Amino acid sequence: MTTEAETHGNTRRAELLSIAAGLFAEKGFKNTTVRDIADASGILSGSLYHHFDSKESIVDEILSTFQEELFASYDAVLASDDDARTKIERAVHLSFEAIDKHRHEVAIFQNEADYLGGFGRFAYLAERNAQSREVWITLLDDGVRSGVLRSDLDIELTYRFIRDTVWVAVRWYRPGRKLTHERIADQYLTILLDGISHG
Amino acid sequence: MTTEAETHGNTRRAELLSIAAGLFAEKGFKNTTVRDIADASGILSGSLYHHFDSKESIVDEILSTFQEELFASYDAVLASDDDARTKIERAVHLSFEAIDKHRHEVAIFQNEADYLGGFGRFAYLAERNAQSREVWITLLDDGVRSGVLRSDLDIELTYRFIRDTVWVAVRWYRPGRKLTHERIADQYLTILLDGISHG
DNA sequence: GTCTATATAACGATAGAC
DNA sequence: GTCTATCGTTATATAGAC
Repeated sequence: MTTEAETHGNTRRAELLSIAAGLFAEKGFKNTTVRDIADASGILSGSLYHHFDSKESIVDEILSTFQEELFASYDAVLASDDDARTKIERAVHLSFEAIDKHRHEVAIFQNEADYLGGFGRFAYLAERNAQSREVWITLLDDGVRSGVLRSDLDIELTYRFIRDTVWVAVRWYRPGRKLTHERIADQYLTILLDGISHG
Repeated sequence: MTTEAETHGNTRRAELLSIAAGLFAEKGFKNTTVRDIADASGILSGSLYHHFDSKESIVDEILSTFQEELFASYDAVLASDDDARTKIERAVHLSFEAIDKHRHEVAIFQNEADYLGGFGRFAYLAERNAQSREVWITLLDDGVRSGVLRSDLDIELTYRFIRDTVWVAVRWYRPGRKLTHERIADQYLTILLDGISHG
């Protein structure tokens, strides 16, 4: 059961996290001060510490919450009985959908994971990275084995290209423009699967 | 004419710039303190200001020098009389070669251009970005017009995918390992031109 | 060209009143 | 839950001796 007070506290907390996420994504973790976050929230910097232990705790909560949701949806794709090609298409679409729905979180992970990973409390970021690699290697191996993908592929290199291209789109994608995330995913899959060459 | 004193001063200056570039690339511009740079150089932080005006001047010199060299080599490709496909292949190889020869500079540009671009003195970064876009759009347009590339391509989107995938490799590429930059470029061109799909 | 010493500002975080 | 007030630390940068 959830009391009204808890609900209200949670929405306020979520609001602060969302404001902080926008700033972290736009200016970077180190470039965003707790005063920046407080200003954007309409309160003073000291008041933030009623809600969070530290600046690190804020970005920690942003990233861990997002990662949990993201990998749950990857698991759903892996567990399905779709064929190899459909699974790859679903995984790609799922990633661009994450960029659309959670672009701040994706941007923070892309930009700050290396730096934050140096701190013990963010060790789960490296684990999630390894988990993501396993998902894609599985999908690509299945693709080659079932004859959907070319057998001369360097699987490891292909995985890196897919991972990089899919996530780096967060740098330029903005929701609400002409180019929807579904169309970007489709165009990307066309290039990835069939190439840009004629014939 | 260059005197010996100037030569010596320039090598020392180049040495400091190289040390700073490594730190900026590894830890980020904001996360690297002038004390970090001084420590790594075996001098004290105050002594750095004998060589450079400010921390910003250091990263400025790193980036502008690199950009000048990079775009000179792009121009050479554009000016050549190779066919469209060869030019695209040369441009891709050239980028992976830049990652190999100047990975710190590439990494700094990839990670910090957005943030630094906010300062007036780094306005040239946005100009170089536009220049890079023109190079690739020209190459892709020529490719479609000459029948080398598929005519149903979204040129703008294709350009972004190529740009992102080519440069983001700086995140994982390390020189001196089994995978050479030439082989990475070849594998990447195979995927880009022909796709990963079988048939 | 580097050192000693320090100015000056910004930062993350805390304590207690309201 | 926010404010006032401030502590302790760290950051960029400067001035002058050597």
